[in-house]
Amino acid sequence: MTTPQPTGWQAIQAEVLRRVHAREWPPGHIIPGEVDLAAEFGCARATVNRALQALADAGILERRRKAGTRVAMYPVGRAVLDIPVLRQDIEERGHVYGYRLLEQSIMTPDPVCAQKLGGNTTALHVRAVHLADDAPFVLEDRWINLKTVPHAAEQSFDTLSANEWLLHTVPYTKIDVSLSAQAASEEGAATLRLAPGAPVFTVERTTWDHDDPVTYVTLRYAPGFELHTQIGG
Amino acid sequence: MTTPQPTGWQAIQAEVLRRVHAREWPPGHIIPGEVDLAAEFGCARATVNRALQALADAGILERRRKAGTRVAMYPVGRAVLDIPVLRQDIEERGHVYGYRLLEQSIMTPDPVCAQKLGGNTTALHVRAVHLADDAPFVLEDRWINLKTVPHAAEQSFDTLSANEWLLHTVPYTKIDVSLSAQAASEEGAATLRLAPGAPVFTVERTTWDHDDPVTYVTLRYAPGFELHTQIGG
DNA sequence: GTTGTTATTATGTATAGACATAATAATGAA
DNA sequence: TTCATTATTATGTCTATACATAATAACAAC
Repeated sequence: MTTPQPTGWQAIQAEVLRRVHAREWPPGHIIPGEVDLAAEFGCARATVNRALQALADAGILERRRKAGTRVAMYPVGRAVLDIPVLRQDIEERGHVYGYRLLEQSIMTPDPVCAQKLGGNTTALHVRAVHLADDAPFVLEDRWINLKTVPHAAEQSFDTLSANEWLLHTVPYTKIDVSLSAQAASEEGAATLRLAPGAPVFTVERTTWDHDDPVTYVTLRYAPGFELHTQIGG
Repeated sequence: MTTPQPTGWQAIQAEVLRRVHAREWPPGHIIPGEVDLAAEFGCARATVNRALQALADAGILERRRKAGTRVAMYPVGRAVLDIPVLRQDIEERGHVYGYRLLEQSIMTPDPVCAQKLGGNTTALHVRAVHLADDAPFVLEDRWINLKTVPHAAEQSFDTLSANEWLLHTVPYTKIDVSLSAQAASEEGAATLRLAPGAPVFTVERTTWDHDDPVTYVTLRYAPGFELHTQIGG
């Protein structure tokens, strides 16, 4: 046996998953109730509940009170996309992490950023490169809301990245993430060492602490970058 | 009260989350054991367990037997990326869905695809466009492994997209997803109505049924496309 | 000091039983 | 027929208790 057989609620989860995958319970099918399954598997209802709950969290099943549990119509998937700290990300890829601050200044953000930061405010603008084995990996362009994080103004980000400083200093409750493909600007192209107009994988994040915008950051990845993830498995 | 106060285990989750966000329990901090928390909150240990478990699933907490529960060093985030069926995606954006088959033929895949499909095999090659309000939205380039899905050869994908047919017909257990920014090829540019070399948001997926490769698909999105998601909130 | 063995302990999981809740189905009144 | 009311029912959740398990800590032997 290469992988140990799961036991307990995970065994139930595996069996239910098998029936779904084997189309014994096709998409849209209403599966037996918890009591029936508990009887079949010879366990308590709570154990079945745990298993089905987990599958519902994963988007495989849809559960509604009274209506019962059904196999999701489009059991497509819910990819869990881990967004690690850049340093960690680079080191996990087996490279030496490097960091270089390009610019740090207090200024009035342009209208687009101002809107992301929630109206008129002064902001700290930080631009930096994250290096993998001395090659530019990510270009970070960040605005920090000084109304929400006033003490960021006294901080210098020449050795410690704003990324990590914020993470360990400023509370947040919500992050909006947006992924896109964009054409490299003149300036960005130079920093990332590629041709202007070249495709750049871009991640934009807006971070909030409840209703207060904390920071708005654009990460531009070096060419060849791919974000991998998995559904199921 | 705009949002109803959570009760039960969700209330506990909320309170723990508050302490984490408020830095009462900073990253790396070991929080009290389940028995202590249960005593503090006046509930059963199982209820605390449910709450902490959920937070551990979300990547906020790290739990290890005997060692206890600690706040994650990098409470970064785990974005849940829903990958819907294209039709559904387009309709949810408020557009009229359209579909046009470009090509369907049985052929030997090129080396790259052959590798993704697990060695030498014949494959069904399907190319199609998915339209939003008659404008090209996604270019689908798909290879279906005929060794795993032989009856795909008799299927015609001129009205029903391979996407939906596969989803409702062929079982799968695992999907590898890769997101990247790529330059538009001559041909792809023409179909998506953009300049060659323009940045194209690209999603590559390989689908498996256990160890059998089912299909390998490349989705090229029209310019301006953004994939949104949220952490926390 | 190092290694191997044995508590100790916090989480992991299972149990039966109970009540809550939401949504459907059945029933009755207008 | 149509609408409002009231069962009914499957899931949601909590409780208390018990045992399993993994990892640390304490201790013993070498």
